[in-house]
Amino acid sequence: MSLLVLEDFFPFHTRIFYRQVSSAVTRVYETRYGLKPYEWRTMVILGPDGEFTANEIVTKSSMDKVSVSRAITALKARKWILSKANKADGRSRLLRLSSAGKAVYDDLAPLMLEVERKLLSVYSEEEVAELRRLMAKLANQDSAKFIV
Amino acid sequence: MSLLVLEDFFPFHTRIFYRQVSSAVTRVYETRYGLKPYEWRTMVILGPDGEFTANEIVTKSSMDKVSVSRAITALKARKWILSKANKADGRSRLLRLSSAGKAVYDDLAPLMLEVERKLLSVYSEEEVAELRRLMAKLANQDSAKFIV
DNA sequence: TTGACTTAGTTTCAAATGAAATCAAATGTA
DNA sequence: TACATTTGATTTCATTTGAAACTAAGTCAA
Repeated sequence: MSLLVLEDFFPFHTRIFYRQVSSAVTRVYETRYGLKPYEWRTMVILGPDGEFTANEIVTKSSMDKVSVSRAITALKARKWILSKANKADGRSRLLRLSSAGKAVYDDLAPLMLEVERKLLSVYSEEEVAELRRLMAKLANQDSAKFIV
Repeated sequence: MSLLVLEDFFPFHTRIFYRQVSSAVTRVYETRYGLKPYEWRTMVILGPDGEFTANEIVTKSSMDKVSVSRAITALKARKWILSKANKADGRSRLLRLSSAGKAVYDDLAPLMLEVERKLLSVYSEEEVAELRRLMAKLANQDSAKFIV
């Protein structure tokens, strides 16, 4: 007789763990600049001097293309990103942070690294390495493998 | 000069990892019974013979009380849960799975444990124990600790 | 070329979400 | 007892989300 107990169920703990991490991270850019997760991640992908198309941002961030499209619209409205024509492909445009956008990025980036440091400070260095390795191991599997 | 690179950023990997786990799990009850995450989790909390108030379900599952309320409404509409007056407190009602609900639970529970088994099969037994320990270690911290 | 197909990005629409307001019962206190 | 406060649960409302449809540009094969 198989027994399903939420407190023992691995996916349950994954969710709790994920929330602890993401809420700590989100709080920073949300309270400081009213940025949404998709917007912040888009800024991180672009970085201080990156230049990418919307599609490249989607690929690098593994976010939804609709969300990225909306994040770009919002960041353009705030004048935090600039776009120019993409000679290689007229359907897309090349995006980069404006100097205002870069200022926000420069303010936030060290804070985000500080949250990461605080989160990981509960572990030893070896534990961090091991946790990263274990998470990657499952994340890198083909999801088709887990269909029942 | 601190450098923020998404591919090295711990919260980024946490999100990818979480999605791998939750999408595998959700697929099962979603495709089989059209259940939503909140509904399924409510059923798990109740289990074959549990009897709880909405509030107890909220506490045990760490879900939002609005979502639990809606899950209960949906499950009642499907006649998968029954409720009766709570003598101890007239504001709440005691909930449990109906026999139809139990049948769904009995069908799904082994499948959910099977997904869990498949997910964890990429690890050795020691790795599973270590991963659970590491996730719990961070999850159990007071979130106030991570405010920057 | 030209017509079929693919790809980049946006818009639409319906569903999911949660904070805040609300309702109703319980409890505490004067 | 009455009145204020707290608590369990639901409803409202505004926001977030993503699948599917759509638009526009690019590619390819005949």
